[in-house]
Amino acid sequence: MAGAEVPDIVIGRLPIYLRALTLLAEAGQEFTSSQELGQILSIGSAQIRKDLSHFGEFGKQGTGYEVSYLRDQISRILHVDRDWSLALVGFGDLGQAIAHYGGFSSKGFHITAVFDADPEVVGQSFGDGAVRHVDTLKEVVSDMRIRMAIVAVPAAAAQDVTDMLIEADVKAILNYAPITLSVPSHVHVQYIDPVAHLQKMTYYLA
Amino acid sequence: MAGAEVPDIVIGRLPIYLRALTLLAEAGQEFTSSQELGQILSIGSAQIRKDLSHFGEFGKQGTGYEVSYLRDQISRILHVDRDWSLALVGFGDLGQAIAHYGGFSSKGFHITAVFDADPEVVGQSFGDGAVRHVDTLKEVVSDMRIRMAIVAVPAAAAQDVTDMLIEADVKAILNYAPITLSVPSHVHVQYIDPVAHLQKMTYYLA
DNA sequence: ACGATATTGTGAAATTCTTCTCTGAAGGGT
DNA sequence: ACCCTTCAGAGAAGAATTTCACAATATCGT
Repeated sequence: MAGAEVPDIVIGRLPIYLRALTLLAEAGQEFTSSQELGQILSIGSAQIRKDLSHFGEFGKQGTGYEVSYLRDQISRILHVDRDWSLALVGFGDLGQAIAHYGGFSSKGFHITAVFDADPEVVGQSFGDGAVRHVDTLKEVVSDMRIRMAIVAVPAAAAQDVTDMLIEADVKAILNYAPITLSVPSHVHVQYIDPVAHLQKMTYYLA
Repeated sequence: MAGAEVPDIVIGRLPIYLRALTLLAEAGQEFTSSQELGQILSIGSAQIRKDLSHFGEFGKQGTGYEVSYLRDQISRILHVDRDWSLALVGFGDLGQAIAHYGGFSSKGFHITAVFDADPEVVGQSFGDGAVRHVDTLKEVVSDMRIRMAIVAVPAAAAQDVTDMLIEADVKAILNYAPITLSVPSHVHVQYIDPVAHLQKMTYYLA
């Protein structure tokens, strides 16, 4: 069944599967089934099988899936079997929290360049290097061939920053600013907006 | 068309519409159209009209929507025309960043109780009050009648914390831990997992 | 060796979600 | 007044996604 274009919504579930498989592997479990995975993730087992079938056959009838094999295969499919460099734009409270967060580098995502517009902030150290002025963004990101970025600037500045990133040939943006970014179709954007999540839930709290 | 159950996916878009309308209102614009909103949000205009039609009729043919009226209506639908109290569990790096973040309270979400398991952390002040021990969670959250919570503890502790929250009658959880929570169907959970977003995007960076 | 049980991969069916298209209404210009 | 343009709402059509159901196959115990 491999070959045709895989729906975006399926790609979105692969990291979740990966998470569960990593958990099982750490617990020392050797085999699992679509049913067990479904239970862990509160998802139907048929959906998991269907999703995986887009990429090939990874299981064995009667036995299920070998945990570490399936984990490695999904890692490969997602291209997370290698490390990625990230640019971080915005070193305010949020940006600092992101830079400080250990969860990225443990999964192979390394923040290798940080930018800010505030002269007070430029020059501060953030681990490896120092915060650079946002005016140098295009040159630095291009030269370092960074293809992913995190936007953590105020909403009013987010589109400008995004335009710079695109000029620097960045292809994927994780945006923390509460605004929909306008990007060409070859650039991918993901949004993180905790307030939107909360507002969605209050609907159900009648 | 109001009456039938509104799809969850539609509810999920309302906060986005609200964001755009607030922006337009702040810019002083009085009227807008589904077409303009669609352009701002990179969404089809038909989808916006269809979504809104689940709740009633808010626009005028030929004229479009009155920005502040539609904003108020969506606020009302989402129940964000009032304030909400939140409990925050976990006061590590992430929890502190969340507690410190101004974006919640400016939208009416107030963190009114904070819990942690670490004796070093318990007792620290976080603005209004002090961090409490997680053992007091059930009692405090029940007494304060808090119905929403943010989970910002390590993955290994997240399910336990969640169970306590549910016992305390919390109905909505915003979970930052990279694990799928098991909850009864009357409890709503939203997930924030930046790594999963990045992993999804690397798929496209072949 | 064989029956009982578990579990995948998949075509088909069912459901959900999005987009199209058209009707009717509102407003502006002449 | 009348025409022209704009635009919401909604039914119908189309597309996408999820779920069902089953044949095929692997393992285990006897």
